[in-house]
Amino acid sequence: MLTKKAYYAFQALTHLVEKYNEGPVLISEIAEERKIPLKFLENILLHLKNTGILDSKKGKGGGYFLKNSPSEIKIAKVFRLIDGPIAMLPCVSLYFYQRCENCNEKFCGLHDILVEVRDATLAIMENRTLADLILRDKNPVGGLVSPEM
Amino acid sequence: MLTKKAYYAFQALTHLVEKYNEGPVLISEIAEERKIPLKFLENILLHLKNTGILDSKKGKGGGYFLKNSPSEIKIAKVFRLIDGPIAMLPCVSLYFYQRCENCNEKFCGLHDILVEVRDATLAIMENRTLADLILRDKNPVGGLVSPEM
DNA sequence: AAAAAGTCTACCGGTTTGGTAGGGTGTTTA
DNA sequence: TAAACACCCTACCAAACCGGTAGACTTTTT
Repeated sequence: MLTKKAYYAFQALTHLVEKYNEGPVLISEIAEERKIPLKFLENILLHLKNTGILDSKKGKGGGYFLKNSPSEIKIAKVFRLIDGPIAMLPCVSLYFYQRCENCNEKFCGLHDILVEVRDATLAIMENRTLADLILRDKNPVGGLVSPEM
Repeated sequence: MLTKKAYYAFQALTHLVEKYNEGPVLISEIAEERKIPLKFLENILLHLKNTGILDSKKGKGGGYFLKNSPSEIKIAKVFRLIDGPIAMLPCVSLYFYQRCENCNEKFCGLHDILVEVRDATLAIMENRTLADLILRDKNPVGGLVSPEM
């Protein structure tokens, strides 16, 4: 499960994507609109800044904003920055790999299954970006093609 | 990430699958061979018994054993019994669903992505069973078909 | 200089995790 | 029938993590 920290991070990023190119956004605005505890959000945004996702401006007219285009930041990256490994065991992780002491990966059935899970998860998370977080109508009244038919 | 409890559970189950139809297996045997703290393992096996995966026999010649055939127990089930939800957010979970307060699922991009992740994960975990945990040779010297070619 | 707004350090209570201790209970066998 | 065997049950515990708070500090703008 995602931690609340990661959940809040994604909410805040969603907000910043919606306001992309509208200049810096106040922490307090995000906190209020997304119902995130202010001081907790401060930590999160600062962390996202220190890891290169966000940038900020102090003083009047300041706030936080995305450093790069939303479509350049993969969901997987954000996830790893906040919550760490995506894989379900260290011996299956690409970015946080650690050998497991008690089992031989070559003959561990669990290892196999969790590698599959990891790959299936990454196939999605590495191909979605912050741009995919924002509102799109999921049930358009008319279809895309031949809406009258 | 899996908790240690779940990891140990899968190790113990793997052991019991290997000894399936050889009668009850001692907790102490599993603990020793799989290097799992004995008293911790007791808890885990008892839990797996109480939830219907395992059965046990007391007294001399006793021990734990699988209640049903290994191929009848899905990996997803064991996972849920020990670690709970497979989904990454409560609002995306099938077995542990909870509405999220701050966002409208219909217009939440994160929700969409995590539903995809859930489905991809379940496609694997619901189609693998305890039988898939045991040793198979992953790199046979000869192929399955026309090994000489 | 004052106000605005992010930055930094520190702390803290509650829950979960990963165990440990020790006696209780049911079964088998000598 | 009693000893040995092996699981069962309750309770406890330390460390880590999670979610959040407090408050002073720095930088920027007006």
